[in-house]
Amino acid sequence: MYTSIQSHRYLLQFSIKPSVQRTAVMEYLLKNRTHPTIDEIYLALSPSMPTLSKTTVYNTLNLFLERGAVQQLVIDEKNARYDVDTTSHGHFICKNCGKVYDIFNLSPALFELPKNTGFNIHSVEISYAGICNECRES
Amino acid sequence: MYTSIQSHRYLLQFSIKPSVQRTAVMEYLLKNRTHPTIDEIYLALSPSMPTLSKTTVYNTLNLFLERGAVQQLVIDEKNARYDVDTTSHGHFICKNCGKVYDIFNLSPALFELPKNTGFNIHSVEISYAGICNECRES
DNA sequence: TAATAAATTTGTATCTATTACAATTACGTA
DNA sequence: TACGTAATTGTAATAGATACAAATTTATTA
Repeated sequence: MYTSIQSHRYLLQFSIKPSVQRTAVMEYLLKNRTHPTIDEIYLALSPSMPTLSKTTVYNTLNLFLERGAVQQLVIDEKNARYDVDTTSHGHFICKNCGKVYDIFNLSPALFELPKNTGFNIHSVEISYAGICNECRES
Repeated sequence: MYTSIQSHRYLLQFSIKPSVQRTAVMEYLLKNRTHPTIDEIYLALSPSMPTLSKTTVYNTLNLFLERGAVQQLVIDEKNARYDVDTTSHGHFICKNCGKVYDIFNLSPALFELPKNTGFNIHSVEISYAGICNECRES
């Protein structure tokens, strides 16, 4: 399991100065691989960090993004979501409950960046949508 | 080129009652394959339709979505974008200027919906990001 | 250690995309 | 033409995200 010390080290790998807040946010991301929104992160941390500001969570995630420590998912029209796993994998969003799940085991060919498109392509995002099992059964 | 009459017929194919506003919005979408935002559609049409309300543009696009006449692109964090072309193709967003371009000629394998994921997957979206040529050169 | 500079956090205000909703207008049918 | 239904409109409300200045913390230098 991830500890605060490991989160601290993790931040240093991305040249991010590890403040208390940054370490807490990173620890949350490492422990909760649920592609949380800013609000979810804020609500999860604020009980144990009563002075935490939502602006800090925004600032922190934007910094993590700049440094490549997290990936921003553009799959949910409502909120930005964040993923510490920056390796190639897809995502699925349930149009009913809004939860976002990982989809591993996709062919690596899906993540190849196309050539000769006339664009300088840096990244690819593969997003599936539908209904998750929990929602289908209820 | 698409005319108002053709847009009218197009709406009927999707069981959408073709009002003046709906026909104008569909005609714009058919003529401008630029994945426009609500605001872009509104600004383009309002000079020739001074009474047009932005709420109507929202209502109209939501109706088009429900009926499957358009596809909503979730690729731009800022705005929802709409595409009348609902066939399999990818998209590219320039992180500098924000323009969204089509990427055709991708392998059909990319658009296959994965099996045995535990989800009821309805659709897939393939989004690339980077810098477009116009922005690179300037 | 004390003083100072720099970086970070915080809270409030602001901006903007989207939806809610009630009032008005247009449309279709008897 | 008159009436009922559907569509449109404008305003208000909601919510995610950013701007910014004040306050706090951290780092640096004397």
